[in-house]
Amino acid sequence: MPVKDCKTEQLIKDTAKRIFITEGKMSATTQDIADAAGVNRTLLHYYFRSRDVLFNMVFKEALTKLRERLHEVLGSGLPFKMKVENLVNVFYEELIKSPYLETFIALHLNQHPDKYEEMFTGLPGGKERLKNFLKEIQSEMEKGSIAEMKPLNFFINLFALMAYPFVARPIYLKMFDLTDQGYNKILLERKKNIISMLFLK
Amino acid sequence: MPVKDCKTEQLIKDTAKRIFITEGKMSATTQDIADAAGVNRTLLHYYFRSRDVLFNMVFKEALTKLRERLHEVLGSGLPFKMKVENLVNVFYEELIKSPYLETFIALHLNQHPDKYEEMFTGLPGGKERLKNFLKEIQSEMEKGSIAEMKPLNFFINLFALMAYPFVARPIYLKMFDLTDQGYNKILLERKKNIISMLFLK
DNA sequence: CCTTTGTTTAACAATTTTGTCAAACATAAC
DNA sequence: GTTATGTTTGACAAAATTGTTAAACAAAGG
Repeated sequence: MPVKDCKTEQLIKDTAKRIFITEGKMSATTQDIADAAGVNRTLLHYYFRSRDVLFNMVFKEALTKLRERLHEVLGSGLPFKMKVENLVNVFYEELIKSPYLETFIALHLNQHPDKYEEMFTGLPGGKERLKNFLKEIQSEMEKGSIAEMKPLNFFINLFALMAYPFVARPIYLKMFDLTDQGYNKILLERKKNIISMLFLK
Repeated sequence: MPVKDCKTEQLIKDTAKRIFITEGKMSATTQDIADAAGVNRTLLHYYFRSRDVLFNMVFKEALTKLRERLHEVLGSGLPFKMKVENLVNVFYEELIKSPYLETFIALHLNQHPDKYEEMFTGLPGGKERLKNFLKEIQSEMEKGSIAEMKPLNFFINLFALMAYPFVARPIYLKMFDLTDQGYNKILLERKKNIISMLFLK
């Protein structure tokens, strides 16, 4: 008897991931995905039963991975500034692979408000690490290394500065006649920029 | 003979606008829109011929309005900091009505790279005002009122800090157990925060 | 070679979404 | 009231998308 061969299954999943969250084509059809993977569309149903199942699997896996990586950084016990620098590095690594993941999440949470409960409560201690990070932010303000504001605003600023440029790429390419390479260079330069925006030095 | 009565036409367009770019439901069907507007679906075709025409009309109108308002602020001749403050006010006003407009634009530019040429070259003098704004940013850096960086990065930071929190709202609601009202309050507080992030004072 | 198990395919069915049409309807002008 | 013009409706057709099935195929084990 032949051994299970999950090459094709994995190929389909990877392709779906690429189309949905790397290229941002969230309404790609099963045919689009099958074509991109170079397989018969029926295989998609054979391995995943329905488009919906595949879609949610891709969504869930990407979100879970991102959350785990951020969770780890938050719990790393490093000094605050290094922790933030790590956060930027890790988030950047994920954003390069999945620039549309956050948009994806936001739009879906918006349209299925209650559907994705477990994904946010999934990691034990997740909320605690978040709260703890907000406390660290608070105490850094008291130390004077970052500007005074609501800790949540510091948090939002951090993620805004990281995530937005990845999503808005097509706009800036058009607006300033940039090339993809030129924009990538700017994105990388921004890493330092983000830190210096957030810290008073 | 009866006079043309564009009430229904306008109702459909307004409803589509709300669903597409206020609520972010970009793949709403003609039936969804007709239901939300409380009219027969056929009317949508009667007035707009196809879903695609309606979709593009909504998209184009919202983008045109936003661009015109920003264009006006950029050309206002105000001192730099006041200009940026006005930009924040104007952009906020538009974002409150159309929080998903930028996502909408980014995703569509991404998927139809060449389709929306005129929309970006539309306003005469648009590119000039942009370039001029970048020069103003440059000269502010030399004056020392803002931190040193590539002017484009200052520009991206400004829009990141403004736009991202509107799109990411559903994420933060879940993540920090906030209410809509609570989040709105934070968004408003951010206006000042954004300015103080950008300026060295 | 035959069987078993898993893979792949094409043909088909079901569903969803979009688009069309002709007839009913409303109202203002005559 | 009749006519003309624009509006609204339901029934229908067309297209796109998803899902199912049975049969062909491939490879490993007996």
